[in-house]
Amino acid sequence: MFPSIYSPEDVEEEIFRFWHDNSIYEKVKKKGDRDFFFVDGPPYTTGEIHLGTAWNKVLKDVVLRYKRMCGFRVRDTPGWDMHGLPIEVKVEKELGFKTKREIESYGVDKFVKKCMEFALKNKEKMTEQFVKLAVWMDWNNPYMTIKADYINAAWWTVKRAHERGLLEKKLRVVNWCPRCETALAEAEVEYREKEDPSIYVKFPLKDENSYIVIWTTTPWTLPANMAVAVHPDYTYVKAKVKKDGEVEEIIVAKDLLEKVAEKGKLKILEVVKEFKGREIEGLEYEHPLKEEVPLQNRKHFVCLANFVELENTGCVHIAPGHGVDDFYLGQEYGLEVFNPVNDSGVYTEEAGKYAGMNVRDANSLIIEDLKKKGLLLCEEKIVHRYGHCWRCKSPIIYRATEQWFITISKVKEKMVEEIDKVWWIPEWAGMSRFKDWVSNARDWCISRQRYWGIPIPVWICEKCGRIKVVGSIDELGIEVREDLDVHRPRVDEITFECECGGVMKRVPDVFDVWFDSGVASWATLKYPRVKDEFEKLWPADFITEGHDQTRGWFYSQLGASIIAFDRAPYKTVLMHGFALDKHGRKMSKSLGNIVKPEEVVKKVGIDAFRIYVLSSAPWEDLKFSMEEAEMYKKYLNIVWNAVRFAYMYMTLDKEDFIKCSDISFKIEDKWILSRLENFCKVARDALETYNVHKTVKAFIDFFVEDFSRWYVQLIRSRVWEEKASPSKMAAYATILKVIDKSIRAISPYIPIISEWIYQNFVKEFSEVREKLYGESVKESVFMESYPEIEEEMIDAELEEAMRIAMEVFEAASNARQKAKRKLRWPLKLLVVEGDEKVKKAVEMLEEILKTQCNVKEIKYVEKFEKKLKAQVNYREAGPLLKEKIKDFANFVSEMSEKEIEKAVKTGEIDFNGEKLPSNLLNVIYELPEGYTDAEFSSGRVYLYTEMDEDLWRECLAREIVRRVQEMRKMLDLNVEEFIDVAMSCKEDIVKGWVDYIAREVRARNLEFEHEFEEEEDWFVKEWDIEGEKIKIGIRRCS
RNA sequence: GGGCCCGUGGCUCAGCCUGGUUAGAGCGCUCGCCUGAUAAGCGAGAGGUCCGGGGUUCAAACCCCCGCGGGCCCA
Repeated sequence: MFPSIYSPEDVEEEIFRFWHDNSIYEKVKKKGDRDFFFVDGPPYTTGEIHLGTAWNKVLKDVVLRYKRMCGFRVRDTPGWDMHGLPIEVKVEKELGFKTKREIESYGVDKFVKKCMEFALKNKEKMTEQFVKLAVWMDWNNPYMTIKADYINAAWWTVKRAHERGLLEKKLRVVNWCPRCETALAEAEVEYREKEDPSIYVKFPLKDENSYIVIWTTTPWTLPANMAVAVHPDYTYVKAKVKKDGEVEEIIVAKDLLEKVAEKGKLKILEVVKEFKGREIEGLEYEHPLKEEVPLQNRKHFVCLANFVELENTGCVHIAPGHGVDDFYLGQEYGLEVFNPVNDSGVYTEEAGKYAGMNVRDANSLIIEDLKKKGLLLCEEKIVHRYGHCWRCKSPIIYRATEQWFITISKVKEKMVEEIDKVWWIPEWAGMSRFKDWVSNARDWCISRQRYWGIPIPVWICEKCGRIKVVGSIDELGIEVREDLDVHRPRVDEITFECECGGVMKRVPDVFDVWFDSGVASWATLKYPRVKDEFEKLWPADFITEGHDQTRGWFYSQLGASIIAFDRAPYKTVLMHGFALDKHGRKMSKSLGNIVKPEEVVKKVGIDAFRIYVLSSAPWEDLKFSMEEAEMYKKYLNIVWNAVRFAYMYMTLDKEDFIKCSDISFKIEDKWILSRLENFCKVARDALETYNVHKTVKAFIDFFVEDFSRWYVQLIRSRVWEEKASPSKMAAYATILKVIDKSIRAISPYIPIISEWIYQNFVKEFSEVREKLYGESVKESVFMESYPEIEEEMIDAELEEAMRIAMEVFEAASNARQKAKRKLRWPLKLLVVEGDEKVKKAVEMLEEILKTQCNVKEIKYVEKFEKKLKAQVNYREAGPLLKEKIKDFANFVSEMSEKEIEKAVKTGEIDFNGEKLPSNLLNVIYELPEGYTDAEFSSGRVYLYTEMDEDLWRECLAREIVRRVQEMRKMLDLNVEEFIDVAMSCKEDIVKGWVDYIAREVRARNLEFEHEFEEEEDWFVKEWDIEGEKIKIGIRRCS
């Protein structure tokens, strides 16, 4: 059965059941003789997929389905990123915790267990959502970052880093989340707008009443100030200024003096001195808060730094404990890394007066103190982009702490080198964007002071400080099992005896989750515990993720892989865009513009959703629009209807079709078969080059435009033929091949409807398929191979001719519309004007054109005879000819066509011997009586629209036929059923066409001038046919 | 402040690399057609400062420079 209405929901249900009941995926997986190693970028187990994740997986699915059909044995393990802060934060919320201490007292073991449950539960939920998008991956055997084998791989990698001297414990300024009490990687910081104080502070110099002025948005870092930096090459000034009667001297950058004065409401009295920044290196100043922070009673001086910019004051406050640049500058000058702030962002005793205060709360107090001391020049508010913990959204602080680092700086060059060896789609994703990121990358801080993560496998001797890096779980004396739990706090309990006799304890940190996912390409293969798969498959043939992963997974994988193997872990990277709302804004809860994938699927179906998200270039952001998605449902509906049309006739004639031996292809068959090959070619090229979107447009063009809207129209009369004619069989054979092959080519995109059509249409004609094309059907379309291109079927000349014919038809329709001649009405003549190609098209496709345009005759001319008429172009001629204009007008009105033509050709008019430019004429082409014209891209058509009586009778006959057909439908009559027809009009008006009417409507009796009586059992309707009221009655023949 | 990408009818996009007829589609809109795919299908028409400003060129949506707006990433 072929349902008359395309219902995605029903089709989905049927196909999902079919796939499931027959283990199709499992069977498909067994095929293939070459390996294709795909690594899934593991989504974080948040519990719900969004449009972007859905798009991401669909993109992957298309590629994988294609590769499978090309004969690859595809490694399609999905992955899950399950550790880390977001889950900790969620669980903390659930438990109502706010600090790490609450976790500790609750019990780390219980907490970690909750995190694990949470992650596993979410994994299940999300898996279901992906499955519902018809994404075929090995859902029963995913890789998970929490599994022992995975952790084993991560440990092994760290040990590699250690062995190569790339693992270091260093004091560094890191992004620190005071709420989560942990270091954050660059990748875990998100920047957003925040309001902060913006203050200009005077630092007292040794000289009386003189100051160097700095600007900062973080007053809380002032207690840790150790220096002021200026740019060596900028020009600075010492200026005498007056404020509230007081005179003092300040040092700022020369070009910024006026602005600073304005901010501080200072009057500039004079510039005392002008000098380069380098001249004041070492200049000493007093710490502005030395009374409040006693430890600051020490020497402070001016340093030189190139990162200083000509902004604000040109002098930068340096706190090596609270800024990355500051830290490195401090190293250069031997400054102490003073960090009087603890893990939760509270000042320590070292901060003197401020001890015990939260740093953010201290801002206002510090400003107050500065004001009291007369050191505050100006206080404002500023809204700027500031880093926030992307997990808990708290503003981060910069803080110097001891952390474990992978020293990317030592392998950066190699990383950049490896980027060149990868195939990036688009090219700029790797060559410009990723390279830029990698070359600016700093050492990678991989330690986190948290609980739910891969424990860092480093043990340190409490006595001698010796370090032991554990490279595998069996080094702990534990055997790796599927269900082995290698998390905190269990691992913390393990100790080793040191050579010195001391006890080695594990550092309490866990890994940055980016390190987890960084090792995915070998951890998914269980390397290093299992070796053979790794040796066979690695590195990955293909990965694809969104452009945010430039700094994320593309990077963490490359970094980890360089450490482990000195080469890139992937060969091909497709970078895709973001799913935005239809206005191009990010989807976010606060904007309330989130569109859920399941909403879309519910509305348009899985296939339409898939083909929609696949229709635009992957690397462009996708501005999601429901209307667009709905359009694709409409297209699929046309696909459905086209197949159904074919199905209806072909099943009716199935026996004949199976037996048939006599097939004669017609020109339109050859044409659509040529188009088919071209479509398959585009599809294959697009998939090979990962320009996956290009297939979509090509498919719509081919299947909807060419096949459904044109070819099916052309062959209608052929399929209506009663007997199994060779021409009808050719049409069937053509249709079968077109649907079969094109559906296979598009099946990776719209797997469900494709499978349905394969099962219900292609399989229906399996015998013919085998006989004609020598291909036996498979259990599923996905066990077929991807269509090969049959070059010999391509006929470019024919395609060109048909393209012109289609245009001619359009132009003729246009002309009809202008002349108000319905397509149903036959017309006498259509003249087509154009070049050689047009001539050829008309010759080749005359029959098609005649039928489609509904004209009795079609004629090609190189040049259609038109009457030329000229009028005076008064705007041009007036000023030139002045009073002679009247004579000229008379002259023009009497110009012959030949003269006009000559004037146009030569550009000159011979006006009584005078040479005038031809632009004084407006030349008008006048069509001969009875013609209407319309143009197409390479020519013009002239439609003869005059009707004679005979033609008009034919038109009316057709009108009547249509009405009767409509009435038959109202009565729900069977197509084969015979009827009696009676009409109120005279037979005269359709004279000569009575038999035609009777045949068309299957009428036994046809009666004219009938008077309808109430009691008769006629089904009667009164119609207005071209201004004439005609009653028509029909009834079933008894 | 830096890097990369995007900016074309009301909407979504093609064209740009490799400059050259009248800038193309689809959706929407208006008008119409078809009626043996029919709770479908098809056509035509209207609608454009090709983000703005410079430059190169005989010629710029396209190449170059400077801006503006949006997105992602960084500082």
